[in-house]
Amino acid sequence: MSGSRSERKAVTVTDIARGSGVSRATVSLVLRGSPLVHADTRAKVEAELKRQGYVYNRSAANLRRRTSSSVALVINDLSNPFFAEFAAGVDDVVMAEGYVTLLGNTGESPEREQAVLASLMEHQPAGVILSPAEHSDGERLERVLGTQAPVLVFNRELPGAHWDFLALDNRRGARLATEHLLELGHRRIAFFGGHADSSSCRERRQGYTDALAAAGIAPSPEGLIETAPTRLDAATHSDALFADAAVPPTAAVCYNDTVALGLMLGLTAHGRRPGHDFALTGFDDIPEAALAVPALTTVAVDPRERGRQAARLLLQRIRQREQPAQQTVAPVQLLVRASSCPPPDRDGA
Amino acid sequence: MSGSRSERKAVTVTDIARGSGVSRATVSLVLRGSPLVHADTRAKVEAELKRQGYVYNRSAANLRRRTSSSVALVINDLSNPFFAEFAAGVDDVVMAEGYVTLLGNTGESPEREQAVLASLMEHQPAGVILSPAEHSDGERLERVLGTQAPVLVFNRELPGAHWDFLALDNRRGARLATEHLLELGHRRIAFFGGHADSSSCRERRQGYTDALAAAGIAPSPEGLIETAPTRLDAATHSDALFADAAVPPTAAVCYNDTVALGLMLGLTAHGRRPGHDFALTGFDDIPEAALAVPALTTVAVDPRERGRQAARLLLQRIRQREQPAQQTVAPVQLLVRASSCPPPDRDGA
DNA sequence: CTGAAAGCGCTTACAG
DNA sequence: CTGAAAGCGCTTACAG
Repeated sequence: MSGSRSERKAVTVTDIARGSGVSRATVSLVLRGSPLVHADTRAKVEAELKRQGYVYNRSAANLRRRTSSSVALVINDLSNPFFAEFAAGVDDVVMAEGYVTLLGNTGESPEREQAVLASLMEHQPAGVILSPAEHSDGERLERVLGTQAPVLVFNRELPGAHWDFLALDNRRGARLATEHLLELGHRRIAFFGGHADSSSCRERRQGYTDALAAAGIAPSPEGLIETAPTRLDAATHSDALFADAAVPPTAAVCYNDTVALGLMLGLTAHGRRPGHDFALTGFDDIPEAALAVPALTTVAVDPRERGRQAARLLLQRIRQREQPAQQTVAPVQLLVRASSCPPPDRDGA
Repeated sequence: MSGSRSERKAVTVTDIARGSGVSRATVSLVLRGSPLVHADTRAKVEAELKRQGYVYNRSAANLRRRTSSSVALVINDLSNPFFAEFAAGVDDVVMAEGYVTLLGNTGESPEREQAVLASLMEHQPAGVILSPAEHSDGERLERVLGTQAPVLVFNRELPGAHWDFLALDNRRGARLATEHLLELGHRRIAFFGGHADSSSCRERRQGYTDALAAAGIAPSPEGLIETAPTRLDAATHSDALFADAAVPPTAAVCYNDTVALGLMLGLTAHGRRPGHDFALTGFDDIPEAALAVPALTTVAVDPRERGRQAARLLLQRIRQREQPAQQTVAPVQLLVRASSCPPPDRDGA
C-alpha cells in the first residue's frame, strides 16, 4: 500500500479567508477567476494568497465538483524510443489542456498491465490512453477499465473491445515501400522480420503482398522471413534471405527500422553492401535511420505527433461522450534514402 | 483549464453499505482490510463490492487522511532513451510501492519546467523526482516546489538547492576509460565532445585529466574538442582531432555514446577505421553501443537501475523527513569492447 | 464487532 | 458583490 503523511500543514482557503477578512466562498471565487468579485476584494485576496504561499488543492476541488483533471497513460514499453516519443507527445497536449498525466509502464506484461490499470483507475482519471501489451486479455481489460472513463487504444487492436482506436496505417506504409522498390526495378523482393502473430506485422505483410499482386508478382513463401523485432535477431537471420541460392532476392521490405538496421549489419558481415548490392527499407523512421550508413529508406509515422493526436482524440471524447467508438488511421510517409538502390542488373533476375 | 464531468455516477461506500445492510464505517474497514470486522460481515460486504463493481476513490481517501499516493516525475527529455529508461525505472518501484507516477516532460525548457511543476504540485504529490532542464533557475524552482513534498534531483546539480541529489559518478567513469586507454599503450588521448558549460561534461573532463596526470601526461588544450552532444555534430567535428597533423591523438575518450557513435561515422568517412587505426570509448552504454561495428567500449550507468534507486531514495525520504539532504553517487562500470584497440605502433608516438 | 458523527479542502446554489 | 450552509467520497475517533 502507500500513503504518506505530510507534516507541515498546508495553507487552505480557510487560512486565506481569515487572513484577508472575507469568506471562504469569496476566496474560492477569486481562485476560479470569477467576475463576480469586486476588484478591491480580489486584490486583497490575491495578495494574501501570495503572502501565505497558497497552493491550490485540485484533488479536493475535483472531489467536490465531481470532475477529474488527470489522464492515465499506459505504455507497453517505455524503453522503446518509439513509445517514449509517443508518451512525450501525449504529455504535451495533456499538460497544455490543463490535465496531468498518470503514467504506467507495463513492460509488455499483461499481468503488470492489469495491476497498473487497477491502481491508476483508483485515481479517477478523466480518460485512459492504452498502448496494450502483447497478448493482453480484452475481457479482463474491460473489467478493470470499467465504464466511467473513456478509453483510447493505440497501435495494437484489442479483439472485441469497443473503444476508440488509433492505428498506424501499416498496410499502406508497407505498400508504399514495396511500390518504391518495384519502381526501382526490383522483382524479387522479400519481407524480412517481425512475428507473423503480431497484427502490425500481418498488416505490413498484407501491404507488401498488395503491391506485389498489383505488379503481377506472386509472393513466394521463402520470401517471408520471421525474426524477433530486434536488431540482434535480424542480424542473425540475414543469411536466410539467400538460403535458396538459385533465385536470391535483390531487395527486402523490413518489418521495422530496428530489423532493417540489424539486417544491414548481417549483410555487411557477409560481404554484401546494403544500398549497393542489396536494397532495403525500414518502418518507423527512428532517429538512427537517417544516420545509418547508408541512410535508411523508411516509412515515417512520427510517434510524437501520434501521441498528440491520441491525446486530442481522447480529450474530445471526454468532452462529448456517447458517440460510437471510432477508428482513426494515422498518416504515414515514405522517406527515400540511400539504402534503397536499384537492382544490380536492370532486369533483377 | 481542465475538468471533465463524468456522467454515470460512480458507486460509493454508501451504495455498498446500503446494499449489504451495514454502515459506511464497516465498509471502509473492509476496504482497508481491518481485522476488526467479523468474517461473515466481511464476506457479505466483499460480495456486494464485486456485485456493484465498486472502485475505490483514493483521492477522497487521501483528502480525508491527509496523505498522498502519488510521486511527481519531471524529466528534461523523455525522447532521450537514457531518460526514458530512467523514467521506466522510477515507475517500476513507485508502482510497486503503491504510489502512482505523475509525469511531466519539460523538453529542456526551464519555462515549461516551471509550468509543469506548478501544475503537478496542485495534485499534492508525496514527493518529486526532478531531472532538471538545462539552465534551470534554482530560485524559481524552490518557490514552485515549496516545502510540502521532499524533492530528489537527478543528474544535474542545481546550484544553491538543498535537496537530495542522485549523481552519476562522471569523474570516476571518465577516469576508468582513460586509464584503460593508457594501459593499452596510448599516450596521446583526446577528450571528444560535449559542452564545457555542462556540469557532467566538466566532471568527465576532470576524470580524464586526473588519469592523465597520474600517468605523468599533461593534457593539451587541443585535445579538448567541444561538440553538441549529438551524433551529427560529433560526426561533423571529427576532423578537429587531426587539425594538428604533427602530433595527432591515437585515441579519444568521448563525452558519451551518442558522440562516440558520431565520431565513428566521421572517422569512417575519412578513411580511418575505429577499433583498428584509432581507439575510442563512450559513456552511458546505450543499447546501440554493443551493436555498433566495432562494438563500443563504454562506461555503463544503467539508467533504469538509477530510476529505481532514485525512487527508493525518495520514498525513504517521504517516510522520514527532517534528515539533512544527501548526495548519493551511483556506481559506474567500464565495459571493454572492440572499439578500444592498442595504438598502431607500440610506443604510440 | 458495528454505527452515528465530524471533518479533509474545496465549490455551489441560495439568501441577503 | 459577499456569506452561511451543505456536500463530494472517504476515514476515524468515540460510543455502544
